[in-house]
Amino acid sequence: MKTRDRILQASLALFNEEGETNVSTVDIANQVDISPGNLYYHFKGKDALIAALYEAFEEEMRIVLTAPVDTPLRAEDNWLYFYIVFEEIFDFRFFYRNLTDLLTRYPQLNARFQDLLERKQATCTAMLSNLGQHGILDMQEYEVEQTSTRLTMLLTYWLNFEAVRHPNASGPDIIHGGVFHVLSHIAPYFSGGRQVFTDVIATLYEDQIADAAKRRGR
Amino acid sequence: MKTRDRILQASLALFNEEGETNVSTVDIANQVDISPGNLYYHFKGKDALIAALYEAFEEEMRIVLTAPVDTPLRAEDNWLYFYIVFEEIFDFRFFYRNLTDLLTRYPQLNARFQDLLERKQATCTAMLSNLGQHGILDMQEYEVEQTSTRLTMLLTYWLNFEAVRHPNASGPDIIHGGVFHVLSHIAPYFSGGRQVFTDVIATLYEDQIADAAKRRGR
DNA sequence: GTCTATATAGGGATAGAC
DNA sequence: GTCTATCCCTATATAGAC
Repeated sequence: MKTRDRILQASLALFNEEGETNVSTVDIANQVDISPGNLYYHFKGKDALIAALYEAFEEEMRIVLTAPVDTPLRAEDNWLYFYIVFEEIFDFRFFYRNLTDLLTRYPQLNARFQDLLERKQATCTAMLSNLGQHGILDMQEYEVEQTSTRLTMLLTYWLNFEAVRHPNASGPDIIHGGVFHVLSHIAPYFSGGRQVFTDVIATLYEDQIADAAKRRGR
Repeated sequence: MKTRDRILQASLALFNEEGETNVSTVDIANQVDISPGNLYYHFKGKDALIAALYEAFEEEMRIVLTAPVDTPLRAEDNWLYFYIVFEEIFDFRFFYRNLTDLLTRYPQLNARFQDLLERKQATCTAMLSNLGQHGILDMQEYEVEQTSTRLTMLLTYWLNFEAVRHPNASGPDIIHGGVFHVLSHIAPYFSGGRQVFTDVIATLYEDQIADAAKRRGR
């Protein structure tokens, strides 16, 4: 692998693990087993490094978020879709770990991150509206709007919240909990009543059990 | 005012404004118009300063959070109560601004902050249960539990979320939005249907208009 | 209690040889 | 592309005079 890519990979891992502020350029160089000087040959500084990582993150999120706005998902795929979004965020979770500070220290990211939040919310709105049109949910338009805002917040801060409450929880468990709360949040709006919520949750648990088995099998 | 208190006051203001990591001991000393050495006479270091501020915060929160668990509020007071909690958090918002990092840098706070989160959630649970017993809400026990978790998250991260989305919004506006979303979140569970939610919101707006008038009057 | 002066450490960043 | 050596700056923290 090219040095540049090894730097990116190592920084991402370290940032996610320790938090961006707690990782120095020397730490990264050590991890990649190159000299600090060499690191500065590939990236003009920490700013450039962060910027490159953000490019990668934004690109992936853009693709993920656009899909269901253009072509609505099948109803049963909506829940699985939230796993994908959470996993994407998890892979770049250092951006979210200290979001406010990070955005003040790298102000170029500010506008772009705000745009990303809006995309997230637009995607939630599109999904809920679509589920409403198919008679799966019973929501007024203003309820869709308000709920989307809160779902966006859940997507943005759930990992942080769980990191504080359960510092030793595993990534997959936290993500599963996030999806669970997305569903639990919109449960009262299911046209079919509580049974629908229970059924969907049961399916999710089956999926997770299958996933866990697959992981053990590896 | 005693120097020690002026230091505490100035640090809190600076931390809230700029973020704890972006404020040095020299900045604080300048603000209080004393020498850095003098600051270290009153506080052994930044840790001691943070610890003292946390004491003050925890004490106030403890009082606020205990009240409605011991003696249930009148139904109509529940919504105003959330203003109080949000305002308390707002006054010490630097703790929440980069919570994850702050807790890793000051690990003594970890256990205590987790405890605080549990108290918050217990208070939410007590309120929702109480409203259920009075027939105002129609919630199953497991719904109370799940909703409390999300309300706790809303209380914890709403200020951050809004700081990212609307960097120039005023404190009172953000707090008002937070209370609005608390209500909007439990709206589908109102026994009296949507009209109740609309009525409560209308009352909140009246209160806010009165508040704004009061502020202008000062 | 308060000041001035200073020690110490760490992180970001560059110069120049190889 | 990569390394070594080094500089600069900032922040925390201490020593000792007043």
